[in-house]
Amino acid sequence: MSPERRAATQEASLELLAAVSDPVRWAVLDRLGDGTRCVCDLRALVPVASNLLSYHLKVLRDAGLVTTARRGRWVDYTLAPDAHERLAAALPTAALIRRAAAS
Amino acid sequence: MSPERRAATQEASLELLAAVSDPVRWAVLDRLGDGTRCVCDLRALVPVASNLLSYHLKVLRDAGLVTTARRGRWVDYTLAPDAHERLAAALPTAALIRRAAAS
DNA sequence: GGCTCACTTCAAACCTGATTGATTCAGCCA
DNA sequence: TGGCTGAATCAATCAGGTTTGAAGTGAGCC
Repeated sequence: MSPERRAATQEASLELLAAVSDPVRWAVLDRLGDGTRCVCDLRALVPVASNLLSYHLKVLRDAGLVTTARRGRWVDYTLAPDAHERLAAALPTAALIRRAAAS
Repeated sequence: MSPERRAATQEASLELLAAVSDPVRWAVLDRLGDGTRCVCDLRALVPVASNLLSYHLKVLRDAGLVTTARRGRWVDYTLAPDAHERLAAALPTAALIRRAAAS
């Protein structure tokens, strides 16, 4: 792998991993694994100030790990379909697994 | 899942994820995927001050993601055999995958 | 022994990201 | 329209992990 490509892979991976290595965001993703939730529900499941929750939801949105849909005055958050796949691929040990699978 | 068990899972997971969501440590693990390396080699592959590298290696040691062996005046670092498995299980989306596999 | 090399540990400075409080926006209902 | 609620944004503060420079350890060489 070229140094440039390795660096690009690393940068993208770290962005994803940074998104999930926070207690609030980890909990949100964990809960979204059970299905779509509106912010009001998440607020009950993840007990933090709502503005703080909103901040972390934005980080997850920016990382492409969740999608949103407005429903009246509420906003529903859903886990992105490829969230786990992308996260697993972002692990620094992922290349090792790919090589093992190929052989 | 009980709230207590969920919290315990989260804490252990975050410890692991925090260990890999750092540029230096990500790069080290990535390189160790190619095989065992002494610190001197890692220093060439991951261009940071040696005391800083040593600090990050200690974090990886404490997380149980790497093992060490002294060879004369050198110290060899090796990726732990279960590193990828443990990291993948630490992702907040891992429970989702386990449920999907069970069905 | 004294010396160098490879690596580690320590304490302090630094800096990015999390948190807070206030404000703003968007939709609903009277 | 005005008031209310759910949600997002903004600027400022705070905290914890990263980084730095210096000192320390342990193994080999002369």
